[in-house]
Amino acid sequence: MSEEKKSLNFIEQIIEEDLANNGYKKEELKFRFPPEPNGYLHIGHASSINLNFGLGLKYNAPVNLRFDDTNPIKEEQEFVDSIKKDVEWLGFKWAKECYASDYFQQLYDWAVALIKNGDAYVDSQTSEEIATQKGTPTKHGTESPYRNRSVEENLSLFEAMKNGETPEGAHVLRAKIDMTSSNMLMRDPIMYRTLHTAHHRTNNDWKIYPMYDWAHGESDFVESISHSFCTLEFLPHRELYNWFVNKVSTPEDFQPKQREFARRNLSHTIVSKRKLAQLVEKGFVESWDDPRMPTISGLRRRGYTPASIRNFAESIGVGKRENIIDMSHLEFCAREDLNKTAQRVMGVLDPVKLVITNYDKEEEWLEAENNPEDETAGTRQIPFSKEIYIEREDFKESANRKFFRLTLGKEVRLKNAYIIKGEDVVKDEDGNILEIHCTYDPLSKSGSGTEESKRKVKGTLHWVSIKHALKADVRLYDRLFTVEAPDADKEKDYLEFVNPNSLTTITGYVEPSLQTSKELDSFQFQRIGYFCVDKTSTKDKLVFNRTVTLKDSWAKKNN
RNA sequence: UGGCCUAUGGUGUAACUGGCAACACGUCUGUUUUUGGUACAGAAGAGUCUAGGUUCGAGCCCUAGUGGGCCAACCA
Repeated sequence: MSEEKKSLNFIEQIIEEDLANNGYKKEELKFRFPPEPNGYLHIGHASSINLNFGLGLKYNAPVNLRFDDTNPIKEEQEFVDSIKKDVEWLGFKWAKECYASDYFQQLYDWAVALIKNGDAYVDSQTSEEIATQKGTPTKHGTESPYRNRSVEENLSLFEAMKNGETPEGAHVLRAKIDMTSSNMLMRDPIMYRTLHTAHHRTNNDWKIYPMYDWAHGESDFVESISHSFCTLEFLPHRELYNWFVNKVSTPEDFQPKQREFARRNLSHTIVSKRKLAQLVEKGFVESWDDPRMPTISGLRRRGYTPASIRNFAESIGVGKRENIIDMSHLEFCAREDLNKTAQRVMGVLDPVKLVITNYDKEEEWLEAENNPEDETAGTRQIPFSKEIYIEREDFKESANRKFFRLTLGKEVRLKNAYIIKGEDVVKDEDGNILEIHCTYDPLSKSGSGTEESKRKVKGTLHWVSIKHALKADVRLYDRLFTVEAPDADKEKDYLEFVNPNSLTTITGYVEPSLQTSKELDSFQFQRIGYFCVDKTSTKDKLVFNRTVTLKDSWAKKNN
């Protein structure tokens, strides 16, 4: 085995550099994945999860799962639960389950210290006044008239805020930094606001809640996180992050370090919690775990496997530039994994009846391979009889030799069964095909080893015995949006690009072995695609979701 | 009227300063095949946003320009 030299991404390079030249010890490495519990995780988060937990695996370092729960208005326990489920399902283990709310008291104590040092003050203006004074990116801000209140006054006001003695919106605690900074976040950012709202974990203990910037870096500091990775839009926050950490630590303390990477965008969909929530609320999809959603739960229900999502995240890497990853790459990852693991079965989605006129037996059971890619997968028995369904598009009365399927007068193989020959076709008065009549070669049985069975025929069709077949609801999914970047249009709202045909439900016929299939089982319907058993599926009413079609170079060439 | 980030085939990432810019997806050929799948073999496709500069030598460094992105929530 030659040692494959894999190049490092820029995040790994930062860590290697810290290890080699900045005095970091390997044992000091520690990461975290910090979701806000205000929605479901999506494919973009999968990248971040893979990055942080992947780093943990690579450096054998702990990774905390930390909920950034500083805004009680938006956050709920339901989301905490779904996030934990999704991270676990993806196959990762966190070292500690943490909450920013665990540090509310510590944060409060530090805030009091900042006030005492003259680094923070209570502002009693309206949010509009504060916003106006903040200036714009191109214009300096101006100082608040409350900026130089005495320490005593600040302390008593802050105490009153904490005790809920002041109304919401009356006061905020601000850091005293620099209203002329070119970085707007440094223009006396708000550290606390008054909110008389119950929190999903601290209930009514607190009447004031810390803002993101004040809570995040300090949480990293408390947990001794070495590297705090976030997306690029937080880059300007870095200066504030460092300012706050410096205020509560000494130079000897181990300081967490924030670095930023570009969030990943997927073509033909959106990765924004707010917009995904709208799709649910406005009924464009049924739920957060609708198989069309790019949420982890949606992808799971669609049939994506943890490995396929991890491979996807790993293969697209991390970078710092704007990007739109093509959906075909995600689909490739699904096929790649499912090809090795999904059991092959036969199902007919658009049936046409085929009668084998010279077949006299009542029925017979044939052996079928479960997965040619996996020798340990074994075989199963499938029923065959005189009347079967085949795919409507697999028959043409006559066609050129490019058509490898059934035509009149030509032979074709029925997968795992016999070679048949098209003889006749029965139509209604409108010319629609009602039945196809064929004859079969009794000596051509698959696997029998006879000369006849080894005969070369131009095509192989999948089929299902009519009297044994199970009816099933099959949901065919297409891209959720008709354009590559639905939220990139400055004129049009992304909702205008929702694909009206993203879901088609049909009734298909599948082989009886599927009777015992369970939720989340994945199958390859041979020659069609990968399908996953939906959570609504029952023994009496099977429901399958199409994960992705098989690659089809013939169909592609023909359209 | 500012600050910061960014710019490599269609897409996403690589490239120790110096052999004709690599890998994956996608596209196209062909071989095998009881899945027009898989596997295998191969091809096309960028000369690294532009202009200068440093250097014997630059995709990598510097400067300017241009394009894209981010920053004015008591959101994260």
